[in-house]
Amino acid sequence: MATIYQVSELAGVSLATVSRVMNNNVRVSEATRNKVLAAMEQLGYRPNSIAQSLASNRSNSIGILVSELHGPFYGEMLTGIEAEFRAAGKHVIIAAGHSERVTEEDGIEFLLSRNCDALILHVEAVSDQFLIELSKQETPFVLLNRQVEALADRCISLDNELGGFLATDYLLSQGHRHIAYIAGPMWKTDARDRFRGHQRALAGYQLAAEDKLFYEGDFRETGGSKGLQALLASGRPFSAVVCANDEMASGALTAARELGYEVPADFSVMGFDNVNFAYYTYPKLSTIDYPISAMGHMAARWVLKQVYKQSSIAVQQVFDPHLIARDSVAEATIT
Amino acid sequence: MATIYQVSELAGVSLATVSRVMNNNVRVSEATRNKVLAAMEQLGYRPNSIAQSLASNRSNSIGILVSELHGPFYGEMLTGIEAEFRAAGKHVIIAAGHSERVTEEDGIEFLLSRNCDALILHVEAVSDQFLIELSKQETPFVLLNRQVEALADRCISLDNELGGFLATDYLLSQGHRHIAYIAGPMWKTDARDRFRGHQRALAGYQLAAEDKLFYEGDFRETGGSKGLQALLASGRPFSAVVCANDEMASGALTAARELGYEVPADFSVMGFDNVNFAYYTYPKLSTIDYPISAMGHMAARWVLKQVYKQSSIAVQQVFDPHLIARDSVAEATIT
DNA sequence: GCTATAAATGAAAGCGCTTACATAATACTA
DNA sequence: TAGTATTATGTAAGCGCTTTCATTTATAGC
Repeated sequence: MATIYQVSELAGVSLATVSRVMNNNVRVSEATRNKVLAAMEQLGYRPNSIAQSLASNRSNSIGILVSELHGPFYGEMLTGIEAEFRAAGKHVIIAAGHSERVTEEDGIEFLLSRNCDALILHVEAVSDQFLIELSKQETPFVLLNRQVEALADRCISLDNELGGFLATDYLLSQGHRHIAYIAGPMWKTDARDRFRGHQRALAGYQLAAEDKLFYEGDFRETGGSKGLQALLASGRPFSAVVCANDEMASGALTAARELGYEVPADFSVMGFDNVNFAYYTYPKLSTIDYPISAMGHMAARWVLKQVYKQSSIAVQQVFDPHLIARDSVAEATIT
Repeated sequence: MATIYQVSELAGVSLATVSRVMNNNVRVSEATRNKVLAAMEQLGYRPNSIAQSLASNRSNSIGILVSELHGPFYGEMLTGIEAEFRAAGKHVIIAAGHSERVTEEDGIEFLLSRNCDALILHVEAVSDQFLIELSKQETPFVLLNRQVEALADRCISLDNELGGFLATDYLLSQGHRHIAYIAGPMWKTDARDRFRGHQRALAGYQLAAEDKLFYEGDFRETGGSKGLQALLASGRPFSAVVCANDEMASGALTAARELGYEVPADFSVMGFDNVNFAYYTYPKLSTIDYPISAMGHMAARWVLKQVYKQSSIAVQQVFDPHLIARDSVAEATIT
């Protein structure tokens, strides 16, 4: 592989000049620039990004920590992030945190040791305190899908409370008054926020959430099916069930069918997230759209702006969910 | 950030010694090793991986090019790859090729310029010739899900022909004799291979594929729904349709429902890939399992073995698909 | 105890760039 | 046209490591 030195020799200029035309920031005369370009071309020169990084103290790489690499959710997110950085000539180093504290902390450490210029973190298990400590180190980071008061300026998040509200409010507007709720793990903020939105919507109709119509699931399919069974077993009648995410909603749909119920004739089901398969379920799932791809883009832009000083970029930090009405919700029949 | 130099000073040894304990390959006396370790600990030293790479001419990073980052398929693949490398302390740089020649070539160039030690390529649009040329450059690569004769030792692929055979053979064994086929884009090798398998299975029963029962789709949902409509419109009766992937199968399922048909009562549907949502469709899709996560692992291990010389690792290059029988296929009623 | 050998450590030269800083070339002013 | 301000280019000192080779120190053999 040709080095900058060979290029400089061929072009008959100094190392510095070659470097200058590469970074075309400083003025170089047209004549020499062309000579250098020609030499590069001729040698098939490709800059050594490692050497560039060492010398400039910039790795041009951004570390991404997501919970999982598979699953409908993270894929969308990564797509948004990669597209943005690729266009900017930066690259992305990816690690998975698996929603566990130790793995997440290790992942961050791993990314840090890779000299990333910045980190985009989608962490769930790590404590706020840990993140606050981390913010004191030199590597900047954005938090995706997490709200930490003290780090508000680096958070990009969805208004989960609003989403929760929208879901239940929609059901209420369709005449439902007995609404069951299958929550996510309540140690997760988003699970809690969504439930709060649910409560607020109920309150708007002078209603309150009932313990008997509440089940704490795990954000996974089985959580939804078990949840539905538990709800049904409680003996408390309901005409609709809102699930805190689409996986659980799908589980609920399957369980309903297996138990001989028909959705939405017997009861309605709402999901949350609008992941790709929500469209493949039967009936097609009514849900709340989570603009995760857009949020991924935005996280990348935050980095471009804050770290690479591309000041013209605008950054939006809080995103609003919105309702996607499909086939799993029907009007309540008179109770 | 502390450097190796400060560590060496604190420990009262030379740079070289510190470097040696870091790479703990050369003999260092217990006493000095402990002194150095203590000094590192005390300074919170973390090696600068960029400098290491420059000096050692190893970036410890592997470039991955996939068609998309989202979608059920690639996520699984990436998970397998990441897990393997993370455990080995290597990291992964990811780019998306979007199934287009130019983007794929750009992506490879991008990864190459990042000084990756090796590449894992899941490319579709790039020519065999391009890959053969690429193989002459110094950066080694594996091909995932692609079979190039001249590069056979670097290919990790699924026996698609066998998969195609399995799908149709299963239908035949269930008594179906009029089997329609919705293919992928026939310029893709896997689409062609799957179809060949279909033909071979038919031949086993003295049958042949009929033009009227063939539709070339695009591997996407709409391809499946349009395909089913076209097939139905052809007027040629069939009791089963095999789709070259699950997305199209799902599209076919939806179209069938919308047109008033019931699956599998009116006709059976087979998918291919066994992506996550195949489980969420209604009826649950019978399909062919594509062990993509295992193949991702294997690609990573190929790199570990060939590039990082971890000779103890065993590598499997061709994987066999197998049948997943769920609910979308029923026995043929007497015709 | 003295030499031959092996083991542990140090000195120093890069790896391929960036970037002050110094210098040379050119343009502008009066 | 000398004097100054600009602009273009070159020189060389790192960036933080690895690694070869030389040197020192310990170990063993007789």
